[in-house]
Amino acid sequence: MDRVLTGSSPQVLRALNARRVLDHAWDVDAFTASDAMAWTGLTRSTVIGVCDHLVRQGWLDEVDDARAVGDYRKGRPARRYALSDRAAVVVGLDAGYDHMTATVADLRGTPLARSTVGIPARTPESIDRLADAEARRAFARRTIEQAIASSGVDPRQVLAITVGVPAPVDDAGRSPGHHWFWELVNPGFGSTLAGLAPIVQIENDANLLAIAEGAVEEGRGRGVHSYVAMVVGEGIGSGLMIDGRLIRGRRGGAGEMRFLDRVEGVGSPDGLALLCRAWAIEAIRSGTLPEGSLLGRLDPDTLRESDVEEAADAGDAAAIAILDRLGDRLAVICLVVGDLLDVDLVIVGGAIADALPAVIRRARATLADSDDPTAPELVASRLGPEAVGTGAIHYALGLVRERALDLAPGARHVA
Amino acid sequence: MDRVLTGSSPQVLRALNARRVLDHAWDVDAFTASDAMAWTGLTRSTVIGVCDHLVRQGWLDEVDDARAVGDYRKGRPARRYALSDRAAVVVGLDAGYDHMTATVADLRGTPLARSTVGIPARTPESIDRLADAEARRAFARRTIEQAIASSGVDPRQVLAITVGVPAPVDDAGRSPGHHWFWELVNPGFGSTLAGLAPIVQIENDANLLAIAEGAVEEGRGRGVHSYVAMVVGEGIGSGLMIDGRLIRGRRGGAGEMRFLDRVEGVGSPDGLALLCRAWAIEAIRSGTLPEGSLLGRLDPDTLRESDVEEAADAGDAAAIAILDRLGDRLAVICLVVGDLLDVDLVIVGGAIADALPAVIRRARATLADSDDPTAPELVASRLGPEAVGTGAIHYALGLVRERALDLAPGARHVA
DNA sequence: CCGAATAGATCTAGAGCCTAGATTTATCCG
DNA sequence: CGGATAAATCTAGGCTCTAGATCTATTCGG
Repeated sequence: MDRVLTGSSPQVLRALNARRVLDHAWDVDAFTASDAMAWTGLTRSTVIGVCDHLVRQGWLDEVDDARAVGDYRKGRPARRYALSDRAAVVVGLDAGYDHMTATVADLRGTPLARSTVGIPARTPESIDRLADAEARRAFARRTIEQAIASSGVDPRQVLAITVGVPAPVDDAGRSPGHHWFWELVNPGFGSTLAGLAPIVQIENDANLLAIAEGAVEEGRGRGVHSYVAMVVGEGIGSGLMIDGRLIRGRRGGAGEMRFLDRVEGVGSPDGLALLCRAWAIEAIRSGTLPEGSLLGRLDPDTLRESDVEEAADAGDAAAIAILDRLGDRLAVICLVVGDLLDVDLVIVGGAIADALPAVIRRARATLADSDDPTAPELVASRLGPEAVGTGAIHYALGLVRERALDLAPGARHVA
Repeated sequence: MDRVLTGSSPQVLRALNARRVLDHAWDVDAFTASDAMAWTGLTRSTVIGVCDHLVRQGWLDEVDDARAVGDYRKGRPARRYALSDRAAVVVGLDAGYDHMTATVADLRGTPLARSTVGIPARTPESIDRLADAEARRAFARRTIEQAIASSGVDPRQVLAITVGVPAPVDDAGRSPGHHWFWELVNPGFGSTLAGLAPIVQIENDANLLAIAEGAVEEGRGRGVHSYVAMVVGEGIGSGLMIDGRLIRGRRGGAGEMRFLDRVEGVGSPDGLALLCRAWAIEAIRSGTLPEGSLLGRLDPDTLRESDVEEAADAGDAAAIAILDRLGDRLAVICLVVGDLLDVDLVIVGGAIADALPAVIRRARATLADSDDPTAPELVASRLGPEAVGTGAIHYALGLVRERALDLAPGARHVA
């Protein structure tokens, strides 16, 4: 911060080493100079110089728990450093169709505050393009500002904001304009939020689910490097994490599932929650259900997916048939995507993961029985409704981590 | 080379700058210190130091055509440097099912020598796993050694060898063992070739086609960053270049096309050349062809794809119908892959690009007529039979370019 | 043919960053 | 309280970079 370098200069080396140390600092609770020496191969003098540098910049804190931890027995106790997790924060905004949730989290990803607003529903008929876009941008900004306020951090400490939307998003943060829904849910948040943080990024919600799942997996042992995260509910979207990185495609449309209308045994890109209801209603109205059918007693107008699952649990044959059909459908989708992309694992989130676990069980069984040696494993997301927000946080943290040294973390005004 | 560094040291900076300069040197014919200053933002003194360094290592030559080129008008003429393209070479081996072709190329990718051998055909019945594997490894080594010998370069100048095989290949260069064909065509070349070059890499042939097409496109203007390269002949394989990088998947199986048996209007992963012959034979044997049909006159036992195309060109209705069917099939494949991966462009190589251009024309027309706003463009590869070899060369060059400074190029023994 | 004008090459300090090794400091242990 | 031990600090020296002065090769106009 104190000096801006033209091109490359002697200080570049220092910056490089600082980067290496800081990056490792993210993965541990605290560390000593000896740890950093092992990480980097640098001399103790150098490492200490680098750490001092990072402390001065606000990235590291010197934590004096050398004796408290009890990690050592003999010799002079080592100074210990730790990522200054309260020095800066990031914000993740889950900007869904009918609600928005902003989460403020520290540099470790621990949520500090959360704020939610509901949004009036819109249909292609009731939409007012410009007004609704403007309203949505205002909702987003207000939700984020509320979350920041209730977290109690200085707004200047926000280094990055990530917004998750249910639409494909290209490198510049835009969604294709030829679709009313995409245009509605991604009305160009960039300019509205630009003032709130040095980094603002829009991202597809399924991609964020993929990132969230990856972060969780990494937490428990080794990360999986190729998997697909599917958001299955009213529609189907997917985030493709292949070879350890997210596949976006030309216009951010990678993972779109329209092609399912050409797959045998699928035939449409509809979401399984939608189909579950549609098939149940069809069965009820067909009048072919047997006398005491549980499914038959449901009201077609207020019926929900979970009602069908309950009926099936209670042994209703027609409900079981619907879930079986949905399970087979999901299995076929997994096989197709798994084959083309050679992934290990498909993680399903969205409405279906919560409301229709039996569908996922059924699809798992079908996959296990298949003779395909490369059939992927299928699991339900365990992240629940905060999944997209969590992914947004982790994505934002990744952005901060990448460019950490360009972003001095706040002016270190201790509260 | 003269000193091995422990961890990071002051010399790291020099290495970093050398890397930057050298990397740019690859993209230009020759350059002056002023050019390098613009690239790197370094001082003239520093740049000249770096260039001297690279000349001493053998990567650059000082070319004294300052006045010959006529690039300047006034002032002291600048010293000019150029990548020493003859200082080192790479080898690409196209290791197909029934033949192998090795190509030796200089650091610019210009072919210097080529050597081909035919390989006895094998079927699941006639195969002798161990003996055939050993024979194939020997063929590969011999073909490469022949090509190097006929190129006249010192074998120690070979910095990298890439082998392209018609099978999925994982990070370690292995193909899944559960398939006789894959096991046959990739019998583990790594250990056999390890002595011939410091870098040896096995890669899938469709991936190499993708790299070759990318290198060609980059040559003529800006490179496309998301496209699919398909090798269509007896089977269909594809190389997925998305967001500027090759998608491999867990076991290197990304781009496999077995899932096509689940796509409506396709139904099998068979190659279009195979189907073309099969359908033609079926038509001939069905006895339903009209009296003077050109197609009817062909001998089912010796018929080739190009015969069908010729018949269609001459107006034969049955032949035209076959090509139309093939074209529709190809269009559907493009739509499915294009949708899931959001690619701009599908490039088709293999037997079909040469023998059945009408199929590609027909598929192009179908795609253009489709109401899909994201339908990819379809083009035939123009690289011909050397495509895989060219891709192998470019892949090897990429590897050399990445690790250039770890590989001093030869001992500079001028011929 | 000669002397500006021009632009690249070289030279000279000086500063930053790193290493290696000697010295000092903080702590445990008997 | 005096080793033993491991971390921190200090010192000297080397490498690489920058900035700016000086030198050199060439064109061009008179």
